[in-house]
Amino acid sequence: MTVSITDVARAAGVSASTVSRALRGRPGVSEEVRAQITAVAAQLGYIASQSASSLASGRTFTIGVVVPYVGRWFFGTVLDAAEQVFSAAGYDVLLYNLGSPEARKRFFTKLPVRKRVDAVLSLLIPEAEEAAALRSLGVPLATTVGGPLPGFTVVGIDDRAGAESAVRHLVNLGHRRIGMISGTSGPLHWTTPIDRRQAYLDVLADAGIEHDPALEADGDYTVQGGERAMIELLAASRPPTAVFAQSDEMAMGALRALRRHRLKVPEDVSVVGFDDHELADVMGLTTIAQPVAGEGAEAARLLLRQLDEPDAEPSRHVQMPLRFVLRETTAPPNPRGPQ
Amino acid sequence: MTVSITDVARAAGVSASTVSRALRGRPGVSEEVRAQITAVAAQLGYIASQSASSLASGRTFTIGVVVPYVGRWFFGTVLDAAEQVFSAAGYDVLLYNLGSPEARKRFFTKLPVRKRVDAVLSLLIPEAEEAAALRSLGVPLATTVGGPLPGFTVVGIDDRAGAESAVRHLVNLGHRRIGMISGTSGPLHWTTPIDRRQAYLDVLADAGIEHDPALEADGDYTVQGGERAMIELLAASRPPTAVFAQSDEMAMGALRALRRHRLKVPEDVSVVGFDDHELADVMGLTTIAQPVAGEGAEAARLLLRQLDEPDAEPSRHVQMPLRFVLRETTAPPNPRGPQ
DNA sequence: CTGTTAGCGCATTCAA
DNA sequence: TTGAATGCGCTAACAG
Repeated sequence: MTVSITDVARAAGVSASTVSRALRGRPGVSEEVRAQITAVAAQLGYIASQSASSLASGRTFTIGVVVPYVGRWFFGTVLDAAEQVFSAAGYDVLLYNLGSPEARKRFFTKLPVRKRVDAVLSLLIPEAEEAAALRSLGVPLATTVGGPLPGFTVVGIDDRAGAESAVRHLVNLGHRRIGMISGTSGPLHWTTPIDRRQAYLDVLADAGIEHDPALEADGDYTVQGGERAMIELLAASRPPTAVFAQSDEMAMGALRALRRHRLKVPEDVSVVGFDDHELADVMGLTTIAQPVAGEGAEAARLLLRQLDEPDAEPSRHVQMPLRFVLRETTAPPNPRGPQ
Repeated sequence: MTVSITDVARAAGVSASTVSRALRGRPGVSEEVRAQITAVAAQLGYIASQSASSLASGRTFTIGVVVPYVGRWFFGTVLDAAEQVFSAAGYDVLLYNLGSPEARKRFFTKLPVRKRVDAVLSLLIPEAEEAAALRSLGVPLATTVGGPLPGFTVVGIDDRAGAESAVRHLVNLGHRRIGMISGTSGPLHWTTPIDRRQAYLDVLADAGIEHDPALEADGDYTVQGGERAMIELLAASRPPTAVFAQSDEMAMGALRALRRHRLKVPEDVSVVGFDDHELADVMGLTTIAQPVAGEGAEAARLLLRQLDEPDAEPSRHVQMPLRFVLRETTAPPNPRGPQ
C-alpha cells in the first residue's frame, strides 16, 4: 500500500537507482529525466523510507539533542532555536530529556542514539564517563553549557565578564554591602557558578570592599531557592542593600521574598539578575542578557558545518556577546536605610 | 568496527535469528541460551541498529511530537512530561517544532514522520487538511489542546468551568466592571478562547451585569499582547475594576501595564489569570491551575496503550481537573476608586 | 547518463 | 528449541 522507490521507478519508466539519484539531487541524471521523476514521485506521494535509506547509506539525517529539563525556559529556548536550524537544513531531531537520574543513567548506558544520529547537541554537562560515551559514538558533538570539553564544540558566554558588569553596576550605584545568590556547583565541569562568583569577588576587591561570607547564599538556580536564599540574607546581622543573583529565576525568587518582607525594590534593596529570562522584562528586572536562542542556533550551525566538512578541525570554543540591561530593580542605596 | 547481530551470533555460537529472539524476549529460546546470549551481547556492547530493525519489522519504537513552540512554558512542560513517559517505556521522541509558517508547511507537506514513528502526539491544533495528513499516517494520534477531533485521543480541560470560576470569583468579590483579555481565536478548531469567553458572558449575565464590549481586548496569548490589551482597557471611558485574563502570560503583561500606570494591584484593579504558569506563584497571581504536566503524561500514556492494544477503541476525550488558586492579585473593588 | 548487482542489519517465515 | 533462507527499501559500486 505504501509507495516505494520501485513503484516510482516503474511509473517513470526508469530504474530505482535513477530515482534515488534524481530525488536526492545527485549528479548523473539529465534534467528532463529528473524533472519527470520528481513529478511522478510527487504525484504518487512518495517519501523515502528513512530506515531503509540510513541502513543503506549510514547517514540518518537526524540529530540527537540531550536536555536536562525541556520545561525550563533556558533549555526550551535553546532547543527551540536549534531545532529550527536543524529542520531547515533537512535534519530531524531526536529529543532526550534527562531530568531524572534514572533517565540519565538509562540514556548513557544504552546510548539509544547509537547508529541513529549524525551528531549530538548536549545541553547538559556530561560527567567524564558520559562525555566518553558520547565521544564513542564517533559523531560531531556540541554543547551550549559549561567550559571547554575535549571533542565538543562549545558555544557559550563570558560568565566572568557578565557577572563583573552586574556587580560593578551595583558598586557604581554606591552600594557597599552587596550580597550574592549563587547556584550550587552541580557537575564538576560546570564552571558557570564558579566563574560568576569569582567575578563577584574580584569586583568587590577592586572596589576595596571587604568580602563578607554572610552575604552569600545558595539559591540552587531555582525560583524557590532564590527566595530561600534571600530570606537567609535578610536574616544577617547587617543585611545587604543590593543583591546579585546568578540567574534571573533566583532573582525573581529574591524579589518575592523582598515583597513578602515589605521591602521595596529598588528603594530598600537593589536586585540584579543574569540571563534575561523572557519574563525579566515584565518584572522590570535589571539583568545581564545572554543570547540564549542565539547560542542554540549557533551551536546547531557549527554542528551542521562539521557534518558538511568533516575535514575541518573538530572542536572549538565560541563566545556569544552579553548585554547589560538596565530596568527598574536597581538604584542607589537608600540613605535612610540600614548601612 | 561496529558490532552487529552476526558478531554476537558467532561469539555465542548460535545463529542470528536466535540472538534476535533472545534479546527481544521472544519465546522459543531456552533460558540458558538466552542468558548466554545476553551476556555475550552485553560484553560486546551490542546495540541493535534501529534502522535495520524497523526496516525489517515495521516498528520504529519512536513517537513523533509536534509542537508549535517548544520555548513556551506550556508546551515545554507538556513535552517534558510526555517525553518522560515515552522514554520510560522504551520509546524515543522525534521532535518537530512548527513555530514558523514555513516549518509548519514543510512538515505537513513532506510529512517526515512517515514510516518513522509508531504514533504522533500533537501539541498544536491541526487545520482540517493537516489533521487529514496526520490520519493518513495510519498510526495512533493524540493531542492536549483543542476540542474533540476525529481520529485523535484528546486530553484537555473544561475551559468553560475554569473560566467560570475565575470570573465568578471577581463577581463574588463585588466587582461589576469586569474586563477580559482574550486570545485571538487562531485556528478554527481552537475552542479554548471561545469557551472561556462564553463562560465570561454567562457569569456576567447570571450576575445581572450588562456586558460592555469596551471591556474586552485582545491579548494574543502573549505577555506583550496582555500589556497592550490592559492599556487599551484602561483607556476606556469607564475602565474596569477587575480583569480576567485568559492566560497567565497575558495576566502578567496586564500587571506590568498597571504598574506602569501607577495603579495598585489588587487595591485599584484585581487581576485573575488562567493556567498557573510556573512564575504565577512568584508574581502572586490568582489563577486557575491546570495540570499541564499531567496532561502531557496522560496523553502519552493513552498513546502507549493504543500501541499495546490496537483493538481498543481508537479515540476518546479525557478532561483533567482544574483548581482555583487564590493569591494576591484579587480583592474587593476599591470603594474610593472609579466605579 | 543510466541500469544491474550487491549488500546495509535485522525480523520473520519455514524447515528441521 | 534452533537454523537457513528471504526480504524490508534503499544506496553505492560497477558496468555499459
